[in-house]
Amino acid sequence: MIDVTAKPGHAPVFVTVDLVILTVRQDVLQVLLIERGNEPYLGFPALPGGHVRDGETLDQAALRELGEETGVDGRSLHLEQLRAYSDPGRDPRGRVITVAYLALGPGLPHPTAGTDATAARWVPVADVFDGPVPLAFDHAGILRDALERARSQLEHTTVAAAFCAEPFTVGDLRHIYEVVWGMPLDPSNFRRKVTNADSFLVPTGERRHPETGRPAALYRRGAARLLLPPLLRSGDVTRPGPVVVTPH
Amino acid sequence: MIDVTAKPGHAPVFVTVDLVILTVRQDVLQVLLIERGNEPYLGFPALPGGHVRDGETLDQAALRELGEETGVDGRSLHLEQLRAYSDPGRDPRGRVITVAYLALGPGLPHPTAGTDATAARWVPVADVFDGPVPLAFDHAGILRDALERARSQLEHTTVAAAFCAEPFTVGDLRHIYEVVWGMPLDPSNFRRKVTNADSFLVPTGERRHPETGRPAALYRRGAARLLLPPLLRSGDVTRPGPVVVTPH
DNA sequence: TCAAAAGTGTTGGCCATACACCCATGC
DNA sequence: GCATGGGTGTATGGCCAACACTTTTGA
Repeated sequence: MIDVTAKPGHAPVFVTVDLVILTVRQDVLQVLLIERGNEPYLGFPALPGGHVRDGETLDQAALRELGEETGVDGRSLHLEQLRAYSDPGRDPRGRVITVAYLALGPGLPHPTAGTDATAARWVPVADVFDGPVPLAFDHAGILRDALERARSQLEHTTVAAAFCAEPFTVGDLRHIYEVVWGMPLDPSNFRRKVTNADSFLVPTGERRHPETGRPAALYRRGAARLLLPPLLRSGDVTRPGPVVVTPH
Repeated sequence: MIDVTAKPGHAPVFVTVDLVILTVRQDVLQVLLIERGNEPYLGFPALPGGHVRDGETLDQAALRELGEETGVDGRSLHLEQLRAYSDPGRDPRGRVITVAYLALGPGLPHPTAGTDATAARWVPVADVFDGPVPLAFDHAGILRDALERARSQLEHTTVAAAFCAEPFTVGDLRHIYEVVWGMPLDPSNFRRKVTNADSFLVPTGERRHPETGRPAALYRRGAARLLLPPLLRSGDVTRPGPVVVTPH
């Protein structure tokens, strides 16, 4: 049963899932990192993740790891497959292929450490790349790809609302875009776009009273997953092209 | 070395790559299918693919399989990772996770059968779904995802040129869009867009003389990978949302 | 001269940006 | 009143679909 084609050179491999869990806290985009409790890369920061179990799909494994690492179930956040990473040398212990997932959620509580981790914490993404300690394995590249995916998804889909705890205001939502894209947006034009988009926001009828200023209407996430028309980053944003396989 | 974490429930799995190779021949979008020469699904049509070898990345495995199945090296066509498919029941022989790749190329020669295949042939994609014999494994779903990815990529990237053998005319390129999207496009507006896009087309200075009509300028692929501004499918195209993991 | 395809010009409408301005509230 | 953010109105400019029109060839 397990011996699909037991030819030499076709050895079975280990498959893991790794999670890039993003949130916006304190006006900064943050990623959940663990500190590795085992060799290799002992003590290094890394993305949470783990092995796929026998009867499990990759999606199920990602959901399970998410719960184990953060204590949050997948219902309240957005989870999608990013891509597979397969460099033969990416794990010094042997052949391990990983499938990365991108998770987006509202400001989550401080996580409890999982089994494989001695510590789990939120880290501003800017600090990850500028910091003194690099990420374990090829996780820096995975994080980079995940960030670009997230930024791009804000343009064409309604996932930004996944960053907001319900109910939320248009200002909350705009704040997400501004933090993730790293640029200010025109409040009035932003409002027009997101309120005109079909089934993006459903008004609750309630209002939130800020410390000072006019109260803002509250909304919940609508059924739409796609944002039509798209909300494009204006100006000279350098977008990466598609990830293409180039021979040699 | 191979025993990364030899816990029960973490058995190693087999990993394969499957290729969705698309081309436009005789005014129709076609996909390269093999006929399976082994159980399971013996005699059924299937996507070409095979096991990842020990020292190989997934990209390298996809390129190798591409050569083995079609005799074409990857230099002249576009190849990109699609996503991983991991349903535990997708292969009755055991646990096999596959990573699908999307390949786009100009009208390729009739392929020579590979090792695992008793026959390989081009099949119009419309016939695949309407035909009497379904694809093996979960390949119908993979093909569906690949088609949507290809159609979407035409909007935002320059991959359409990968369908054209060089040199090609603006009319050739427009024909690709019309076949893949299944809708006619305005020739004059199309021309304006693709010739205005930076580094999409580089004129050769030559002209091609059709059987009848005015000769058309010839072009080669430019360096641009991204199409700015995008060339959007107009009208009421129903686009699928992002593939999201939903718990339960 | 006709058919066919390449290629150009023009126009009207839509949409996005920029920005002025009003609204509602706490202090 | 005033500061602060929410929310509305509007005009200018750019882009795009639609389509009329010209060009260049083979037959």
